[in-house]
Amino acid sequence: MELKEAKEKFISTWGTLGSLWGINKAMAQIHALLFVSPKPLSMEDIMEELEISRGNASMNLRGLMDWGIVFKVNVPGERKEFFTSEKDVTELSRQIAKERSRRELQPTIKVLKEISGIEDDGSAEAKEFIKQTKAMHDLADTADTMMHRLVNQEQNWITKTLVKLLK
Amino acid sequence: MELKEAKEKFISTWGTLGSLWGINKAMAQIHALLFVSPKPLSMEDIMEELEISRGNASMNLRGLMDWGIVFKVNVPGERKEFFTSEKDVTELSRQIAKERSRRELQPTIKVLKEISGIEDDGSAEAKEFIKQTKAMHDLADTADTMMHRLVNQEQNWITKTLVKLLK
DNA sequence: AATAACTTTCAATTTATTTTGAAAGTTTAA
DNA sequence: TTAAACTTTCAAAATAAATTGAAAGTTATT
Repeated sequence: MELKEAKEKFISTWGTLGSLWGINKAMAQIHALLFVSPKPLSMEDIMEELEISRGNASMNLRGLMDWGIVFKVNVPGERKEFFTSEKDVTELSRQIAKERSRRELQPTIKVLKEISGIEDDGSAEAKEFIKQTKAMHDLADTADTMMHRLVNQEQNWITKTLVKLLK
Repeated sequence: MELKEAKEKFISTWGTLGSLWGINKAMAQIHALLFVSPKPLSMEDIMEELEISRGNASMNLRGLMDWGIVFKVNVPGERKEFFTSEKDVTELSRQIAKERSRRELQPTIKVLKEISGIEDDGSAEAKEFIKQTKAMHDLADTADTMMHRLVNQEQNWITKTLVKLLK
């Protein structure tokens, strides 16, 4: 296998895998392309390489910037904008963990807290509902705490600790 | 808020959240319903409560059984099949982690290993590609190892250790 | 062995998501 | 200030995914 083929494989694998962290195909592919590109790319470059429309490229680049994993860079002497991605996988995971917590986990925790607080009328239905939604709330809360530790400064010690424990 | 309202809220929240672990709305809603139900439900019950068709119920129940988080139970004296879900959130997370590793992480790791092994022709393109895909491979591998520890027997000590570290 | 009770399958339909492309908007350079 | 270079927006079109419902399949009962 040579570079071109490997690159295509990476981009398409990443594309279909986008669902793993809740983004669409084009978005994941743009990210993949930038992730392995040694220098920033213009929108033109991206459109061409991935064979997607201008509108598609524009919207998904914006989406990636909202996730905080793709950035605009200014290339001196160039009129148009260039884009590059977060290159450090540790920082990338942190950013994704942070965003998923904010977008998905935290709203869910809020709902779970609210609904598990209904009054127990003594019925089997209510008892089971309260018990199960409370258990789910605790789980989500623990998961969120773990994610936050990863996201914040403690990254170093926790990673090291985990690696020690797990290796 | 009373039980009925809370239950509806739980089911719909879980439904829209299904994407978090890669399943569709109906599937997540069936799971939610069974998760808070004190006793097993028939396909009829599920169809009625969620207002979905027989075919939909049938296919998604099968999907949930493939995930290993919903089971058929035999209710004595009843002709039809009844269903129940994994009730323990710890076991539920384990099962989901196990399946996601098998379905998504492992195939990805395989591709990453393969493509990061291309020959370095000395170009900046190739150098960056190899460096970045290798970093991604290492990350995915560490994540997979962590998931496996969770899935297997070590569950207890690692959970306890984490809780101690994180609380 | 026939029938009733129940479940699965799958082509057709509906619904949801993604993509396009061209008009509108913005920025830079002359 | 004008015009060219470039980017964003968004309604319409294309594509993909989920859902239905009825026929086919299966299993249990008499």
